[in-house]
Amino acid sequence: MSDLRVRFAPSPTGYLHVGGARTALFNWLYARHFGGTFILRIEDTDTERSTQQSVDAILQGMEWLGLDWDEGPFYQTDNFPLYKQHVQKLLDDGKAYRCWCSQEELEAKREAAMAEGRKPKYDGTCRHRQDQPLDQPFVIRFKAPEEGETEFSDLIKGRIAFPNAELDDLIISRTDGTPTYNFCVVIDDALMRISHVIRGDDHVNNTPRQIQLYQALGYPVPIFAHVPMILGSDKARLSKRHGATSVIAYRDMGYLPEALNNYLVRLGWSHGDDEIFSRQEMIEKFDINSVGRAPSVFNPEKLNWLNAHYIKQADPARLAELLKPHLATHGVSDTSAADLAGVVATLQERAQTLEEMAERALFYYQAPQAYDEAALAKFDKPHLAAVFTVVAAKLTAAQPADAAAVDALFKELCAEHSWKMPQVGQPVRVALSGSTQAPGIGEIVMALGLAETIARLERAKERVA
RNA sequence: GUCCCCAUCGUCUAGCCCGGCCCAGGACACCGCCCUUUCACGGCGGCGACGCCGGUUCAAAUCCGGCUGGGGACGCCA
Repeated sequence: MSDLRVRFAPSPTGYLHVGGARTALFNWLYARHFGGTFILRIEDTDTERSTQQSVDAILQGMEWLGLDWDEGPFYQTDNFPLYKQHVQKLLDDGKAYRCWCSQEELEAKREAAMAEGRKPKYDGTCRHRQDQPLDQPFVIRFKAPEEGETEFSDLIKGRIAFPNAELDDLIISRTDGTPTYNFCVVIDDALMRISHVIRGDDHVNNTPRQIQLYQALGYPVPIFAHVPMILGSDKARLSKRHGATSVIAYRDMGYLPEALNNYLVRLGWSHGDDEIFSRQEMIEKFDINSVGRAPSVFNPEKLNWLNAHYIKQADPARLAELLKPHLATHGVSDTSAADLAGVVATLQERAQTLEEMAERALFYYQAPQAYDEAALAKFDKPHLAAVFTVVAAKLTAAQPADAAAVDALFKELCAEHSWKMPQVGQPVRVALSGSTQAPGIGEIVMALGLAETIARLERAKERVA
């Protein structure tokens, strides 16, 4: 195993969304590609908003996508003593100071600065304060360098530099003594010996502050790679109003994990003109240098296409298991009437999601209550009755063993009665499924079984009589 | 407002680093045709982009500058 160590560090304040999932995937792929270590760390220092429920949801999402971690999950709340030691160290070294400015004061100063067109940064009031009223509430700020610039070479974006004058003295410890995000990440990444920090674009601005912290603490600075954001169709940051953003929601809508992974890996990353990647191919081909610098728009249509592709490829037995909950929501909990894997096989080329497949599979388990009257109206009643009678008789006599045999029977019977295929195909299809949109008749007959097929033909015959 | 980042078909993208092979390739979506017992699958074809303006060069999607547009950050959130 190499020294390469990466991490995915979500905050448990909600579900695992597709943006986070992609970040996790890129980290995972990078680690697997180089034989490194993938670490999962829960950033729960915001004790107000963090919930166990969110932790569970995130873990569930990761597991569903198959993003297994080598170490963790670690919780930052378990490291509070560690952070305190480091805060103290900075205080002792004169690299941090206590600040008694109230939130209201700061808020007012920010607004004033914005109004005047200045950057709303902390003005350093307490930086040189002499009295230390320790009985009054205070926060601890990092004493950031005021001149020069902080730069780094981003694996995706190249060189990025910030004038230090743009950065202010950030709070590293709150009034209640808990450490803040920017401080914790640095301590954790340093102590966990994270070599590459692959994270969302929205952290670019935090990077120079974190670099200054690494330097102040005497820790080596990791290599950064900032992945551009995922946007919604209106080019605004992807959010709920663009549709589902939760990974688990996609599972529940009937998407396969391999489809979501494949979609996500191609969002912002490419390998020539390749579109389909197996898990193994992703690992082999993934390369951080090929990640684009521009943000990308989430396109559900393409996800549908990939999902349809993987549904076609999937093992019917596996799909059958995954389909059950979807059938259940449509009132079908007993699937013993027709072989479910067989049913699935007839629908694999016709469904983009498992939910859609379930809807299309319903007729196998619920004999049609109504028929497509418009389709039936194209034929006169004697013809329909004749077709149903002849087909039922033929099926009974021949006992076909597979779909091809059934189809052969139909050709035979057309010849015998000088009917055109559509004249018998459509009525039978409607009799069996209720609709004209259905799998091939041979496939339906085999999945339904001869007895049920004939029963449905009889029922249809009574209806048209 | 300030700072940071970004800019090829509607969307995801190849090409850009190492200018000419690009009057720009692939994929999704859309349209048409074919296949066909329906619906699909599949096959074939079509529509469709280098944001704008300058510069460098024999030659620019590719290099440089400006503009415009978009995104992000500016929290005792992460």
